[in-house]
Amino acid sequence: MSPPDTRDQILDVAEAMLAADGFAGLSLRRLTTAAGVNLAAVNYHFGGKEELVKAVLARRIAPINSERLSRLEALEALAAPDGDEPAELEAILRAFLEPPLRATATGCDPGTGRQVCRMFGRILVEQPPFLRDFLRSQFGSTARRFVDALARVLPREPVATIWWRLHFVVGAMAHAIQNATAVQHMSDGLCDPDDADALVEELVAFATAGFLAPLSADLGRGRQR
Amino acid sequence: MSPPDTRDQILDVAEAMLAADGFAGLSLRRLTTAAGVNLAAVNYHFGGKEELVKAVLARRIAPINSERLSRLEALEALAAPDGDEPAELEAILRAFLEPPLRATATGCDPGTGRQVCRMFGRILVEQPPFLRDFLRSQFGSTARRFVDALARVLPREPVATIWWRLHFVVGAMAHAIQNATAVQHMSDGLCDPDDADALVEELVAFATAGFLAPLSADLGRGRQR
DNA sequence: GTCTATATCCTGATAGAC
DNA sequence: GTCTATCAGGATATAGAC
Repeated sequence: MSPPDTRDQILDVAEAMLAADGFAGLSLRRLTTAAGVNLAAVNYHFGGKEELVKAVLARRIAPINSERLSRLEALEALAAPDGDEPAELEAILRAFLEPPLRATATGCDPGTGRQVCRMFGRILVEQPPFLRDFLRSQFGSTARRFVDALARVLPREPVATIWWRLHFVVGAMAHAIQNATAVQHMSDGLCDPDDADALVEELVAFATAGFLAPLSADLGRGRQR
Repeated sequence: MSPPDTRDQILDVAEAMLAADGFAGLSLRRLTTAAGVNLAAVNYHFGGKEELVKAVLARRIAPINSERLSRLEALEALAAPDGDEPAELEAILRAFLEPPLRATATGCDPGTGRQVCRMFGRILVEQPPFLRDFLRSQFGSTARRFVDALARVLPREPVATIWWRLHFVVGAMAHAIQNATAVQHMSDGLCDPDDADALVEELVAFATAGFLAPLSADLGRGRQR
């Protein structure tokens, strides 16, 4: 409605700087200078650096998680009791991965979407201590919801294995976003870090197959797949 | 040979602090105080904070990579031309993952090994800009060597896919090490972050299956596996 | 080689005028 | 709400005595 006020201006620039430099590299001086606002404005509007970062994150996490959950609910409403398990597994993982990888739910343009991606990559891997409880409160219930759905499709897997594997997927996603240029460099340009479609497909395929791995207890006794 | 001199003392304490707080959280003041050495000693022995960190990393990376490569060479010497592909794939991934996850090659006790793990988790996910070239020079040739081996076992996969998947595996490994307590918490204690054996097995199984995923080009045209 | 003392800079936060 | 000016503290790095 209103033109970008000081508060939104701070949030936007903070998001860009978090994406580029992470929390440790975010300086309120650089931030306020780049945003064209006064240094004291951050403390006035947010109360401090940590609260500012929480506000930046909360603005993006909420729509991503609600899109994840609405996709998951749509899947579960359609799923036949004897449906194709690998296909449903893939759909669940896609519901989990696509919203953050595309940041489509945030309603921002593609450029901003990539920036939101990189910000989450930084934050997820840095995990500053003061954000631990915040991140758990923001992601915990969604993660639990997806673990339940995955456990339903993979009834033979121990729940601990489901948790580990979802954790692996999150790590793969965060690392792929965060260090995309490293892949590009090491692969001599074969991997294009700006091709979000390719990354989504590669990651969904990898994650789906990973979740279908034989039970660890069966390792060494031959594979059944 | 000689008792731990100032230089080694600094390296040991720096390693512990990097594992706990990452590069941004490493203060030379805290470091030298805890190590019982003078603040100026860091600059005298290493030339600065960044060079100190490189020395800490290089001390551990070299043995890990040489163990990775010697395991890989042993595998390739034994591999039959028509060997069991999934089994060999798993062995290659195990050669890649076990040395850093156990830090066995460093010849240190288990406690130190876990610390080395956590340090690499931090550094791999933080990737401070000044370390980019250093990390590439340390890990690049080993990664290329493993990509070659993986491409031989998976001749139908595009090389770009191999690179993406190895990248996913590194991300999963780093995130699992770094945020192990988060898994433990969210899974209500089902996942034990201190059980290195369990983590290795979970990760190797997941990675092996992920690498065996159908070609992304075949997705949507039904699965062949 | 090791130490003290300090230089130089940057950080987040705040007091108080407007 | 927004500004200036400043505080108090931490950072790395270094000069120079021993």
